[in-house]
Amino acid sequence: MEIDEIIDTIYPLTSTSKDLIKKSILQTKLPKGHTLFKANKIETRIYFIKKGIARAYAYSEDNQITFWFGKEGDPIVSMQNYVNNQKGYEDVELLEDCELYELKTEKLQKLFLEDIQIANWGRKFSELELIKSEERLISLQFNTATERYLALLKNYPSIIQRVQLSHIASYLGITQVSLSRIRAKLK
Amino acid sequence: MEIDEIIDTIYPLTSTSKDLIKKSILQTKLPKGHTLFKANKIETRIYFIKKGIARAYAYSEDNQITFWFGKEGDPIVSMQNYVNNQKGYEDVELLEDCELYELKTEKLQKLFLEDIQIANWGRKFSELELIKSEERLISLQFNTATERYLALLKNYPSIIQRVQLSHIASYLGITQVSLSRIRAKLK
DNA sequence: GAAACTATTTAACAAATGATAAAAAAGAAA
DNA sequence: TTTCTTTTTTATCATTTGTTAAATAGTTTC
Repeated sequence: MEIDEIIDTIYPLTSTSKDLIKKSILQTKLPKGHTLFKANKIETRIYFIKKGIARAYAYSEDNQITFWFGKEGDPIVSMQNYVNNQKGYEDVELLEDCELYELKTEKLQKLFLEDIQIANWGRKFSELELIKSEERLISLQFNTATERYLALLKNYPSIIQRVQLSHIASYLGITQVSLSRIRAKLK
Repeated sequence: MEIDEIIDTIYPLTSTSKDLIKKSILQTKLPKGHTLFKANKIETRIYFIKKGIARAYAYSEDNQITFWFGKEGDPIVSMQNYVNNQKGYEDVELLEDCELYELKTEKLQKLFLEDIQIANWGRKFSELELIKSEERLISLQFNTATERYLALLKNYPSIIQRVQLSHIASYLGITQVSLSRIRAKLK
């Protein structure tokens, strides 16, 4: 997905303001398996996915638990870093070869203070992420594992081809064995 | 909690900008049991809690599931209404007699477009809510019901005096019977 | 204080999920 | 293809949680 579409989908900007953002954006290609963010590190960048797919995970005891997937058009942000300039608790790993748009947080923060349109773009960005987060929260709290699995398939059918089931299981809040049982029952 | 402190804790404003917000704010007192927001309705206001406590809940089949508590200093916002001008899925009910600061969403939206400081205040507001939402999500996905219960007690000890256990149970994602068992084991 | 109502706990059984190990299937590499 | 490695499924048993119903505790009302 092209950067113009990504920016405008969040909040449409005049070309002057959009150019101010775009001037700060670089493009990079990174291979499958690359770790984009490390837990307990200050991250100074955010990304948007042009092509590819990624996951964020953290450790609980010894095992990784995936709590976020990102695909074309999605932002990759460590929120603790972005909002509070604090170390995050998550690793972000690329699950395919990726093309990314890269943006220094510091530059964006500066633009927020200089350009009211960009400030409102940043506001909308967080509002939309907040809606997504609340939806996930409700789905975890209200629905059974089977319902969450079916909803994921419905919202994002191709995830099953692109991401291995162990990651999907932990994203759903269950073990891989349990997901396997759910899938067997649905047949 | 006073409105100046609530506003400044989110993002400190010059008095000029703060006054612009405060000019749009009314104070109301509403009794325990009052329903502030109704599901499937367009809500045109947001609130901040000066005094009291509230919960947001939605229905799953026939039973209410509480997914949010707010206390002194917290905002009361139906996010679907606030962000997308769409009907929300939640009722918000006051659990004590409350004193609230009331603000028309429309007026705030206007200020966002006119005052860059307020736009950044609104940005920060959503960022902070997003951090809270992500923390809850992680706690639901990573921790056991017992751990979530203990964490809630630690973060907010007095909740146990102010809110009945059936609401706390559904907030934790379990039944009241299950919470009762957890409490019995902890003794 | 007694009665009525609401909230919380306890009990018994069913269903779902976790943990561990082993088998089967799928994919990658030689 | 054949071998090796990784991923997914299946099986078994323990633990947790859900469901329903009844008992207890706590509040409110008269």
